[in-house]
Amino acid sequence: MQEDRATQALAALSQPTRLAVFRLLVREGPAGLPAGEVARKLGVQPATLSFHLAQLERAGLLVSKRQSRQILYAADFAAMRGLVGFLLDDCCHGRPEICDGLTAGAGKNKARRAEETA
Amino acid sequence: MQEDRATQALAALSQPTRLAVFRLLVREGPAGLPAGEVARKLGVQPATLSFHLAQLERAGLLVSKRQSRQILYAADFAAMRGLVGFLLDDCCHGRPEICDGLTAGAGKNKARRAEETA
DNA sequence: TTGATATTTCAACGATTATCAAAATATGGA
DNA sequence: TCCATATTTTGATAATCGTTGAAATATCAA
Repeated sequence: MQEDRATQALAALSQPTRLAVFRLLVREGPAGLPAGEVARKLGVQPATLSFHLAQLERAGLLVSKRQSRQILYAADFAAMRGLVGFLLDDCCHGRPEICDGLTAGAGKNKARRAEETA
Repeated sequence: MQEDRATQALAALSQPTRLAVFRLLVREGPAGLPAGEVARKLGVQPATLSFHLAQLERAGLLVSKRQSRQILYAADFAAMRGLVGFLLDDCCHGRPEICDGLTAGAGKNKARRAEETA
């Protein structure tokens, strides 16, 4: 991940609707959701959502795949990994105790959710 | 971390100069740097940098402390932790194998970079 | 083909943003 | 006090952004 790629990704995420879209698709997993369902779930007009989906895809955070009449959008987890890594690169000049736990919150509800569905 | 706080933080990071400032201060660690030195290191005019530092601080990503004539700015690592956690919250509905590696080894990115280019 | 569904593109508007020069504020030292 | 240093604030300008309705494109089914 290079600086301008990271800036693009962050700019894409720095808007409430797009942030909600991305987090929804992160939660949804690699299968993704059709654009229309994202619009319905978030209460956004199709034209507006299309604009935001395009921005997120252009920023490399989403991938899309047409399936019949619908277009499925899914989060690009590799890109997410790259972005987080870029932000924390060379964190604290090799003093890991300062950064430890920086990412401990990721998927913090995994355990609870696993219990619920068990 | 709530949605509008996260949006603010991402908006603050979504600008090349501010992203460079933040990453510089992440590398620098909790001691931080005086505004003037940040400006010199990044080749940004003091007035412009002051504007960006204020935005980053208002977004909760930096903390500042006056020390004699200088004002020291440092990354707020707790905020960073919160932001990353928010982005990855409920990642993949409890299927951790999808998100695995998303956050592993912050600050030890030489290995990850090797993976990326592989 | 015709019609219905799903999504995108277009055009236009108001709002926000980054940048710089110049002036203002705050601190420390002579 | 007066002066130099460090940083911020102000005012102005040009560029970008988010939203919407309307029109366009793509797909499927009858």
